[in-house]
Amino acid sequence: MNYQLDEQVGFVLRKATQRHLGIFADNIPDFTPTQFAALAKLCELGQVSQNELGRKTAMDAATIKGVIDRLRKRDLVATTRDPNDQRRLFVQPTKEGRETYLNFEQAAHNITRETLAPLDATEQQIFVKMLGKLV
Amino acid sequence: MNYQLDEQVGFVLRKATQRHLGIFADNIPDFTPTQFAALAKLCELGQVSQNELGRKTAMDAATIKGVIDRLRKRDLVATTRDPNDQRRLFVQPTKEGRETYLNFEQAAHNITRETLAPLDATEQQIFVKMLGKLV
DNA sequence: CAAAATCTATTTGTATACTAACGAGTTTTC
DNA sequence: GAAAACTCGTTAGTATACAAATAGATTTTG
Repeated sequence: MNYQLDEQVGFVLRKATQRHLGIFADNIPDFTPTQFAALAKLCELGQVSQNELGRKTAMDAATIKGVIDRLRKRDLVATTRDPNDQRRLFVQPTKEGRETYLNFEQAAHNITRETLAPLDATEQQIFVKMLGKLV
Repeated sequence: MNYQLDEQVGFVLRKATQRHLGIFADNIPDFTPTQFAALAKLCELGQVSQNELGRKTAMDAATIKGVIDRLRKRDLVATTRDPNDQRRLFVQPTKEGRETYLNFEQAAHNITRETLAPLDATEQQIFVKMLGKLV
């Protein structure tokens, strides 16, 4: 059998994520990765319902709710009811939200670069491609 | 600039982890990955202090404490004071803990296999090797 | 059209994870 | 040998994540 924890994908995946989270926090201390993902996606889309934003950022309904709550508390996003569907809550970035996002866009690129830095250019391409298959 | 969330390593990494967590839950519903990691490492080492176990399983002191608390509540691990160092808390697997671990060892292997299934044998080797570099 | 099914957001509960601060015990250093 | 530095475990606080349950609103179906 010989189960070696340190060789299991899940374990290494978790450690790689931890390292990435550290790099993220160093480059963008103002946001968590999920918060930044939500804001970035929102700036890209302009206006979406809360749940749909969750789907596009890989967060379930309960998670995206908390994230939007925190971003709204900082006036980076605003919410309005969909007049055509009383269930839906539209979310939009505020002017401040858009500005803040743009201020960190370069830093976000650096995070990706730094995370992949241990691999050379060719390896990076292969790795990201393979990782994409595991989703 | 053109920041595409879906192309950032961190985001894909998170989605890959989510998929893996789902596979884990399907195969071993009795444990979370961290709980199983702690139990597995403990069965491998026999006896270690709580904090050292945390280091070997990539959990900080606060996290490993909660994990050990939950495993102890289920009588899968036991703790004793180190007589030579009053600060240290030794942790050992109980008989039941060892048995439970062995019962799931095969399932744990299956989790790794299933997680990597989208890649062929050669790709799997390369991927795990590259992932290891990102830690 | 009415019942069933679906979708929306919310709430509650559990489990990571990290930071920061703490008290108590142990080593190191001068 | 006393002060400084470090280590150990704990606690409190914040932020993901997911499951399950709920309440309303909307769509689909028979």
